[in-house]
Amino acid sequence: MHTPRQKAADACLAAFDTEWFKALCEPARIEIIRRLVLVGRADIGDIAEDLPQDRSVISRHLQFLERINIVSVERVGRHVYYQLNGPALVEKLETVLALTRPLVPFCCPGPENDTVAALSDPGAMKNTEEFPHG
Amino acid sequence: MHTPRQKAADACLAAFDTEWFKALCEPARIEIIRRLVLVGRADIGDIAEDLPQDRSVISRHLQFLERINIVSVERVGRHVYYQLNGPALVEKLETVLALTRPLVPFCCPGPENDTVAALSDPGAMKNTEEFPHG
DNA sequence: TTGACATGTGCGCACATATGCATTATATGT
DNA sequence: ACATATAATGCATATGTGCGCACATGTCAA
Repeated sequence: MHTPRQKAADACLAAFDTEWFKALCEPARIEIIRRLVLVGRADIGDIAEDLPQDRSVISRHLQFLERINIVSVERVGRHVYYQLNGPALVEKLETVLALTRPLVPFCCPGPENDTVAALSDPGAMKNTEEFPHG
Repeated sequence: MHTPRQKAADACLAAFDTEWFKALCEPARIEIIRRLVLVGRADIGDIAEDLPQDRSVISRHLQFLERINIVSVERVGRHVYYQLNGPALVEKLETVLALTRPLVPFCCPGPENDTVAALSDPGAMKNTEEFPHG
């Protein structure tokens, strides 16, 4: 059996891609992204230029960001140019948002929200008194 | 001096709140969120019921999520009821998305995008050939 | 081929954190 | 007061990971 609530709960796993969030929870990686926005496109040496970390560390961060599809890479000669994949970033955020919106009606307890009818009934969402209070 | 590109770069720091992303990069916490959607509202004991972790671990995760404003808490007697803060979650995602969209035009290298005029000129974004290439 | 340059990788260290157990704190009920 | 129930906290530990160093890999220019 799959109630709307159960479907919504399972949607959490699709919405919250932990690997993707992990990529954005590290200040060093955000700094790299910031520099990419600043210069548009650059090789690892230039990106690591004004950053405190070692080149190899920046290289690994960029590999991670590329694997998650947050930056794109282009190898030319001995240089490896990285670039922020803005469209993919926006698209991913839009997907997460689209998957998260349907969760809101289920934040409140009670079985009323398990029916699709409750989704269009604002009055069904203000029940915080009669449920548990064991 | 503050070029549009520099402003966009600085917007990264506002858009990508690493603490908030950290909250969502842990599978155990996503599982907790999933259970909250499933039951709507519950105390720690019920939330931890079918989860492999110890109650104390679940308690700490919930404290973290509450500090980041992803869940809301209500203490009644000796019970502590948690609930997903769906509206806050959606609002945060909308904010991140709104701050991220303006970054897209700056993903491409070159100074053309440093002028506001470039934002409304689609033709200015297809320069990937004449910039570095050592 | 040789040397210089840009990047990738193996390894170890230091620190963060997720986890479980034991204990304590707070509230409830008899 | 006492026992019980629920949650929070202190502590130890295992795992994860950011980091730098040394070295390997690969490329370009002589």
